[in-house]
Amino acid sequence: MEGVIELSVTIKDVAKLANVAPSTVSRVIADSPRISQKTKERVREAMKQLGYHPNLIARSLASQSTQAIGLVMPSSTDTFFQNPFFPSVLRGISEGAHQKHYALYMVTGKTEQEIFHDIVQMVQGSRVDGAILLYSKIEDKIVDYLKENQFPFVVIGKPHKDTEEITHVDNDNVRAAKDGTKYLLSLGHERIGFVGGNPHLVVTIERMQGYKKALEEAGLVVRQEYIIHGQFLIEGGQVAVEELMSLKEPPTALLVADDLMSLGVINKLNTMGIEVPNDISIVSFNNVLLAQVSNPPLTSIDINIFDLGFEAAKNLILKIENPKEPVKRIIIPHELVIRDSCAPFKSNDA
Amino acid sequence: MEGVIELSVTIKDVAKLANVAPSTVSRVIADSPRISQKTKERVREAMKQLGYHPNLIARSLASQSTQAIGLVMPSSTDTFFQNPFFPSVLRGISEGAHQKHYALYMVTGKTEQEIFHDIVQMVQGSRVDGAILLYSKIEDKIVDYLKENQFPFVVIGKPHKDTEEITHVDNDNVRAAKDGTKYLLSLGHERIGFVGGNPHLVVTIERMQGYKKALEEAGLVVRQEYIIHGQFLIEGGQVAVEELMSLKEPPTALLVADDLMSLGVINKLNTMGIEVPNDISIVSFNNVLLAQVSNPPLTSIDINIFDLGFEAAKNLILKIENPKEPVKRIIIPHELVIRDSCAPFKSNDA
DNA sequence: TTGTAAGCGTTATCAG
DNA sequence: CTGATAACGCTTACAA
Repeated sequence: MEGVIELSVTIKDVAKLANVAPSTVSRVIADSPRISQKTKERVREAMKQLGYHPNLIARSLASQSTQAIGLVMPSSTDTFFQNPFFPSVLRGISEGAHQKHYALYMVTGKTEQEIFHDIVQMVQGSRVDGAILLYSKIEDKIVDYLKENQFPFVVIGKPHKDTEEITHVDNDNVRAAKDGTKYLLSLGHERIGFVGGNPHLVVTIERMQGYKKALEEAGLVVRQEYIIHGQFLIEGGQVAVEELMSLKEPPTALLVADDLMSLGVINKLNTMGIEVPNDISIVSFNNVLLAQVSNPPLTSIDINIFDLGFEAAKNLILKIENPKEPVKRIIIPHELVIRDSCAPFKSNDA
Repeated sequence: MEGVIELSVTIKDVAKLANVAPSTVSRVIADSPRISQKTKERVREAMKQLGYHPNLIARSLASQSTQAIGLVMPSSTDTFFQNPFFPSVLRGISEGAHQKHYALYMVTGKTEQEIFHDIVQMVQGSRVDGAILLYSKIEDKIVDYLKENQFPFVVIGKPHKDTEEITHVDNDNVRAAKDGTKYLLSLGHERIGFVGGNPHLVVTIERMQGYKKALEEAGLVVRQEYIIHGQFLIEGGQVAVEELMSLKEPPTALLVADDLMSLGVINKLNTMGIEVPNDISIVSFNNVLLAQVSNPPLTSIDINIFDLGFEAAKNLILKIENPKEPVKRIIIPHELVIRDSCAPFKSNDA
C-alpha cells in the first residue's frame, strides 16, 4: 500500500504532512542553509512517505532553466547516425553532461527545414538551456539564428564564419591532414589522392586544405582529378575508388577523411584485385574501433572523438551557468596511429 | 530591427497587440474551429510581427504533456553505443517519433543506480510522456517501476516476465537462431559453437535457446563448452575465439549473436591462421552495414533493426495518446542473408 | 528560520 | 465566437 500509483504528489501535499509551508519544502529540496535541521528532516521524512518527486516541468517554468541540452544533428541524419563518429561523440557529450547533471534532448526532424523549425521550437520553447551543434557546415542558418538570439551554444568543428565569436571544440584538421599527407610523402608516394566527405562541411574543407598544403610544400602540384568527395559512409569510399582507379594515372596512395569511407575504399579495391598496402597505401581519419579490425588494420589519424564531445558539453554548461563566460576555442590534439595500410612507394617498372 | 533578441514574447504580448484576450491567442495557436477567420488572421499577424513562439514548458505544465519520449539505455551504455545496433534503432525511433512530432529525451547516468534515479526523475518529473526501453534484461527494476506507476512504455525485445502485460516489439529470436543453426546443420556441420552476448539480456537467452533446440531436433547433444558469452563488441568476439579454439575438439561452425562480435571473431581467427569460411563457418546476427564489407562478407540474420525502433516509437505514441490502447506484441520478421562466411563441412582427414 | 503571495506562460472551464 | 479566471507545480522576493 505504498509507492503505488501515487499520482502526482505535489509540494503542497508534502507541506501539509510536514506541517510547513510549501516554500519551506521547496527550500528543503534546494537544501537551503536557512532551514533548520529539524525541519529538513521532518520534510524529508514526509517526502519519503509520500514518494514525492519534484515536477521538473514546473520547476523549469519557475526557474527558467531545464537542465537539458539540445543536440543539433546535420540534416543528413541517416548518414550521420551510421558513422561511428556519432556514438563516440555522443558518449563524450553524455559524460560531460552527466557530470553536471544535465540531460540530452534531440529533435527528430529530417529535412533541413524541419530541423531548423524544430530547433527554433526547442530554443524559443525553452526546452533546453543550450545547444551543441555536432557538425559545422558553411552557410548554416542555425548558427546565425542561435547567434542572433544570444542563445548559449557551442559547435563541434570550426565555425564557417565568426570563428572568433563562437565557442567551439575542434581538431587542427589542416594540420592533421598535413601530417597524414606528409607521412605518405615520407614513404615516397607522390601520386596521392584525397577522398573527402561532403564539401559543405568545414571539416572536409580543412582536411583538403591540409592535404594541398603538404603537397605544395613538397613541391608537388595538386591534381584536381585526385580529389573526390563522397559521403562519410562505406559507399562513399567505394564510389571514390571507382573514379580514382579509372584514371590513366591512378594514385599510389590515398588520404581518406573517414574510417568508414576507408573500409569502403579497401573493400572496393579488393574486388578490383588491388591490394592494400602493396598496391596502394591508405591513411585514414578518426581511428574508430573498426580501424583495428579492418583488413589490413588502418593507419588512421586519431582525433579523440570522445574528447570533442566531452569538452563541448563541459564548455557549453560553463557558458550556460555563467553567461559572461568568454568565447573559447578548444583544440583537441590528434595523433597518427600507424598500422598496416601503408607501404613505401614501389615504382611500377620493378 | 526585427527578429532580434525579442526575449520571451508571451501570449499576452500577442493578445495585446491583436486586441484580444490571451485565451483567444491560445485558441488560435491550437487552431480552434470556434474562432473566426478574421480574428485568427489578426492574431497570426501579431504573432509574426512579434516573432512569437509558444513556451513549450509552460504549455507542458498546463496541458500535462510534453511531446517527448524518453529513451532508456542499458547500464552498459558504452558498449551499447559502440554497437551499430544503437544508431539503427535510434533512426527507427526517431522516424517514428518524427511522424507524430515527438522529440527524444535521454538521461546521462552511467551506473545502474544512476540510470534508475534518472529515469524516476524523468518520469515523475513529467519530462516525457512515455518511454522506450532499448533492451530487455532479466530482473529489471526499471520495468517494475514503470509498470507499478502505470507509465506508458514499450520495450524493444521480449520482457523477461509479465510478457502478456507489456507492449513490446521484438523478433522471434528463438526461431531466428534456430534458422541460423539449421542452415549450418544443412551444410553438414555438427560441431557448432554459440557466441552470445551478456547472459542477462533476454535476447541472448532466446538466441541460445533457438540454437539448442535446433541441435536437439537434429539429434545432437548440446556441449556446454561450445557456448560462450561475451560483450556485443569486437573484443567479445576475439575473446570467445580464444576459448573456443583452445578446445581439443574445436567447433567447425559458429552461430554468433552479433555482427560486431563476428568481426572480432574473424579478426582473431585470422591472426591464428584459421580461415573463414574454409576452416570454420560463421552465421552472424543483425546484418548491419558492416556485414557486407567484412572480409569475407558475413552471412547474417537480418532482424530489421530500424523497424524495431520505428514500431516501438509508433506504438508507444499510440499508447500515450490513447491510454486504453491494448497491450501489444509486435514481431518484426527476420531473414537469413547468405554471403560468404559459410562453407560445407569438410572432414579433417581429407 | 519560516510563511505569504506573486509570478513563470500556457491551457481549460465557465460564462456571456 | 470571445473574455475572465482558475489551474498546472514550483521558485522567490518580501514579510514576519
